[in-house]
Amino acid sequence: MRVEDAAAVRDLTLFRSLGDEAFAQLMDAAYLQRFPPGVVLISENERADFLHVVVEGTVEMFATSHGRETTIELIRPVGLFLLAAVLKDQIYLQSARTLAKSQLLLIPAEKVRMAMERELPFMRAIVMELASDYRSTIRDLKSLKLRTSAERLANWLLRAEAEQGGSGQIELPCEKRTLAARLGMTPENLSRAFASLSAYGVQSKGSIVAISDLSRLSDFAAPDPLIDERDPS
Amino acid sequence: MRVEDAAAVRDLTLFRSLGDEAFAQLMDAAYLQRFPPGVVLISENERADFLHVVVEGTVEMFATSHGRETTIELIRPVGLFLLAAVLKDQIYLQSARTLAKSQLLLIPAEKVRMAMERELPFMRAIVMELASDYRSTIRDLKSLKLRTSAERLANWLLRAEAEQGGSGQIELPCEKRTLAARLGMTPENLSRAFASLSAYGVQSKGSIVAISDLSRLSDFAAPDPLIDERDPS
DNA sequence: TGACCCGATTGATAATTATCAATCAAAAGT
DNA sequence: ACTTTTGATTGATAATTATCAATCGGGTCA
Repeated sequence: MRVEDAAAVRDLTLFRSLGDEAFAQLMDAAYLQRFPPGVVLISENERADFLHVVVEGTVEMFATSHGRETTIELIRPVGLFLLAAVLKDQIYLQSARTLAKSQLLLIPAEKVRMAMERELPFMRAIVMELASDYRSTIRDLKSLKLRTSAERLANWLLRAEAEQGGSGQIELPCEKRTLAARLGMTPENLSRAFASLSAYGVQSKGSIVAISDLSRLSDFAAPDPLIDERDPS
Repeated sequence: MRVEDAAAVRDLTLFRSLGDEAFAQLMDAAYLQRFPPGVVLISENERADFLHVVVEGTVEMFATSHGRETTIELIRPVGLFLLAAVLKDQIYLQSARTLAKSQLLLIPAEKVRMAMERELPFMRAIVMELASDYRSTIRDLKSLKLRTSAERLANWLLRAEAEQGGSGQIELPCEKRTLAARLGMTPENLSRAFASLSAYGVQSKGSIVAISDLSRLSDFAAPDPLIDERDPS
């Protein structure tokens, strides 16, 4: 692992709560692995063996049922996934696949649970992490139930624009069909949603999206802090 | 509070983790209140002041955005809500209203956080509770994204039937329009979904639903353990 | 460079779901 | 018991979203 990546992992809210020694113990037990794009890392229904940390690349969390598939979330560096399943020692509800060449840190579930028992600040950080994840999922649920697909896309674009520096340009983090599934629609529908947003100054060319007039798009999107904003702190 | 209700609260997984003294301290600081039906207990966007425990009655968690409204969850005795917002000391993402004459225990947020700091088993129980809530919300999200409305209803019915004792009869826990919102559809659409399920042996009369042939309904519903089953333990 | 492949887009159509309006039925209050 | 109210149902229609098929276009690779 590159030094800066290791530092980024250490700097995760979750791991900042750990003392140096406890952190080192976790890392000693962990496996650093590289994967090409398109590798299924986890299949739902498997037992939770490892907490996963995305050090580099992109991981798609997805779920299937009776032949249908949807994207739940995208995990980018430095982010973790499968914490809830690891803690409850249960099967995964989601599958995971790499979307790009990726580097992952796999921490044995048992070690995570042991560290939690031994280090109170770590357990406290886990509480905060889980509460955040829960609230973030509730926001997703609200977006799905209260908005049309074009509105979901518009608000996703506004948030991505802000997170990517506010230049009015967005680089999509994945293929459009994955974004479509993430937002709860078909690829065709996403294409048409983009087309309809051109009336509000949205132009999409390949993986680059340009927003010419933020306030015009915002008027249409009607962003709601209780759906679109991340929790503070 | 009736003696048996008090015992039921004490018996919640979350509170079983507390010692008698710590539990008593929480209860001393808590308020027991009765509410008629239709009272809004919490409005989203308010600061999280109390952890709420439903001792009696029914509470609907709902969310609104720009004039639209949907139901997120129903809380029945003995259940709690708003834990994540309380722990993160953030605003609520959901509103809450009573659907029936209800009795609630309001525990000051600050006391909950203090108890968590002082009692390790309580914090551990909170971790498990949050992980469960998160996973349960992921299940909901999958159901919404992977199923049609009739399928969601069919699977909801199968689960309700099992939880209510497996008699083939279900008593709806709320008005149909609330169930409709819970399942992510309009009341009219729910009516039609019920009508279409009559082909699989579902008869609905008022708040009673009868399923004449579980396996036939199950064939249509295609229940998926990773969506419909509660976490074990 | 050119053939090929895969994802994106577009068009046509179908399925699903929502909306609006009009009863209908059942529960609540007088 | 009788209004009165409110929620449920049904019908007609519209909007939204999905599906299927065809084409387009950018990127890859020999």
